[in-house]
Amino acid sequence: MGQEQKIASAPTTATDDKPLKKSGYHHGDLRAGLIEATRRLVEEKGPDGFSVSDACRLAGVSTAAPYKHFKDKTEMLVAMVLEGMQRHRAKMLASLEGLPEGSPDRVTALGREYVTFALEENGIFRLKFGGFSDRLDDPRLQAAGEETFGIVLREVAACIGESDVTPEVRRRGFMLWSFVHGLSFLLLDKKLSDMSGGVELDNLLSDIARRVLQD
Amino acid sequence: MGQEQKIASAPTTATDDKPLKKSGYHHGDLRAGLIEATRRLVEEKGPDGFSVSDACRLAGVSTAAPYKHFKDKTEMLVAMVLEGMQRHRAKMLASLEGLPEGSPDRVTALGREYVTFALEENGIFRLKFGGFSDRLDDPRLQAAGEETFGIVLREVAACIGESDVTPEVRRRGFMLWSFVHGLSFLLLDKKLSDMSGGVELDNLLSDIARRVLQD
DNA sequence: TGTACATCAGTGAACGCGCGTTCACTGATGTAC
DNA sequence: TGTACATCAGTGAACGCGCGTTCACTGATGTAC
Repeated sequence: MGQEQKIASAPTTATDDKPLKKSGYHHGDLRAGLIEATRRLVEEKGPDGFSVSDACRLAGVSTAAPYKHFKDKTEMLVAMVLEGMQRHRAKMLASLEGLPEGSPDRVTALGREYVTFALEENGIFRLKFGGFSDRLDDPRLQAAGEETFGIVLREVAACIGESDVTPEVRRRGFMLWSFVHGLSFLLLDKKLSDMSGGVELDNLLSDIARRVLQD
Repeated sequence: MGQEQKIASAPTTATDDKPLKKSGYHHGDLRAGLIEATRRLVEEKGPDGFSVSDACRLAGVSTAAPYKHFKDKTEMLVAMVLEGMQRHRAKMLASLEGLPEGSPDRVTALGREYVTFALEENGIFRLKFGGFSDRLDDPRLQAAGEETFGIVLREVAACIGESDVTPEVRRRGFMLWSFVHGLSFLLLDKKLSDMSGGVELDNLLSDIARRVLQD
């Protein structure tokens, strides 16, 4: 609360993480700066508490500046969610590394990554699934979602001994998705107060994977 | 769209479903009328699209009228959600009638009722679980939720042969809740386009109940 | 049954606010010569 | 290397809008006599 830290402006320091131009007038990469501001604000205030004005304040630019980079507010949100989904997919793929092909542990790992992302990137998760998707129905978002689901389907197929994505594979995959999706929401809403730490979560995830993947 | 039908005003007809006073000045039961208007609008425009002004327009009263019945906007929403949850609970209990005690069919029936409610009362569901609960954190809502979950736990206990709500019962109940909760969201978001009609849904629900309740 | 009156559910106008977006502009930048 | 210039990312002021809420008020109602 109180004074917010401006994002990626740092007009006096020439050396920074990202190469930013020195000027205070030109931002350097305002598009990325606004996406990051959007992400933080949606995280902090929720999808409905977000405003373009707030994002401008946080990024340290005038309220007209975003319209040089985005058509409107919705496009800012879509850009932010897309960027988040790409990170999500990368983390899911990374979680599979080192785990043997066809092992249910791979499915569990994907589930854990899903729940973790929902909890850590709360804002993106709610934006994508909290009923704002009507206004955010961008084909790129849909495509990104299907691609991510494809990762799960491949693992499910391997686990139940199918070489292809059969209807049964889709069915099992959808069961698993439903489960981790609901689990994410319930954890976010603090409906499982007595679930402490990651051990119980792992336990629950592998138990469900076992039950859904068996016979 | 276009001209909205005013709710429960009908100043000329004396005979109506609910006994309303004849006057156009006094509403009769404005509290109920506003709750109904709130419900319809949240349904139609989503939780974030709802405004007190809209509800007043729909109920056919001035924008100051609600403040004779509700402290503020949040209290209107809470009242509406509470009323919806009571209906939800009643429907869940009704769905159990005629099914033999201890049968997994009872769990399946509760699950179907959960999903059906989420789809039919979309607005309430999203309000309660879409990330607005921070602003809606009313103890009465929490209590109502726990009571409903209690219904499920009782059935789960009967199915797995426990006479009490043990930690294992809670664990299985929570798995089931996660599943139907996620399923509801995914169906709402149209993530399962190829799932047609109620037959497939029943199938999925009983399959999951079987998997979660077994050994 | 008829009248006086307290009650309080409704009115309608107004408020201050923050929003999304637009506009003509300005000044830093990179490039052609 | 130095200069002229086109580009376009930013400014800052303004707009119209609908919002939630307050205010003094009004008039229909139910009740006491």
